Amino acid sequence: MPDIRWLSEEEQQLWLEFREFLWGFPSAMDRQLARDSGMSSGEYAVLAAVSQGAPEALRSGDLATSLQWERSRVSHLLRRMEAKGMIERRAASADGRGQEITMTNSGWKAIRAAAPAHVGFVREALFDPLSELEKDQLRSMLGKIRSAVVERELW
Amino acid sequence: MPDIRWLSEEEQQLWLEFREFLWGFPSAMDRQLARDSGMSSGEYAVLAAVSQGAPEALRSGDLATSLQWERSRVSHLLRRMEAKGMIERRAASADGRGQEITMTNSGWKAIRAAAPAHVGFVREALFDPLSELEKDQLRSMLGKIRSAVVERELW
DNA sequence: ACACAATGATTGACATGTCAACTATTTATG
DNA sequence: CATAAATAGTTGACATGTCAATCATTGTGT
Repeated sequence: MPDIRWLSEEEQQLWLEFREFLWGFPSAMDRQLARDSGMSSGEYAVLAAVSQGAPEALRSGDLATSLQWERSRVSHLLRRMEAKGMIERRAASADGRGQEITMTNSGWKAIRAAAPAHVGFVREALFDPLSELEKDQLRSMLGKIRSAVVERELW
Repeated sequence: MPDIRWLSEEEQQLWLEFREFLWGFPSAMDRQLARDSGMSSGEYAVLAAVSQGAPEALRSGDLATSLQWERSRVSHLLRRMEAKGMIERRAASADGRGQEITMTNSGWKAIRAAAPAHVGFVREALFDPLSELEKDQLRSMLGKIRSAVVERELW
């Protein structure tokens, strides 16, 4: 292997920290939601998206797009959430292939009960520790990294 | 709910970007490894850790510590990797409870074959897009966020 | 020594995600 | 219109992770 630019000690260090962070943060978020509200971060994301959406019922595919998830992931999760009574699905009126998602009363209760603690976690974990400047820097860096990955057609 | 500090529009925006990033980047990394080398990021992490370790065989628990993974996660993955012939496990000589992990020839071949493309991905996705200053900033921010989560005993 | 806690690791049940194949509808095209 | 292609979504097989329970070995205190 000729011209591989291997990582320096320092780069290796940052990379490992970064990788641990990518694993550790979502894991912490899941634990917070499970502990305080008995739901997964996926369920929270779906409930939040559906509850904030337009008055018209959300389509399953739109959910996949807005969350940037695979269709089958959405499909599996919605099935489980429907079984738990958090949401309901029905054939879309406009397009016979589509599914419209609506929240049940139980779903509304669940998201309202979970939101305060979860927002608290987000605020204390992400926003409070960073200055305004740092938040801008973070946003910018995430954008740059994301673009680089997109260019490689892996995002 | 009295004094909840909800997120502003802008904060909400950053939070959603952040959350998508936390999901999207590892997913991209997995796709790179699967596509170029037919292995998962977990397998790569294990092979890299074992191959870089001291000459003495690595203990399963040490692997869990250094990767910051749960023991059972390590155990499950090592079982699958042993079945694939990437690594071997044997009872530790010093401590009858421990397991020592060694790489097979096949494991060595796999990591050597996978490393160039994976390092390339890391470099192009993370290091090349960021300036030296930004890398320092990133390291610092990740540390701050991590500390905040650790304080909440969720990390 | 002996009882009992602590440690190292595994296991099983289950939640979640991916990928590829499939069904059903809608759209496009000659 | 007839057929083909595109779109929406589901499904099943399988990889991966969590949690709680379990097992075996090692350490500790008296």
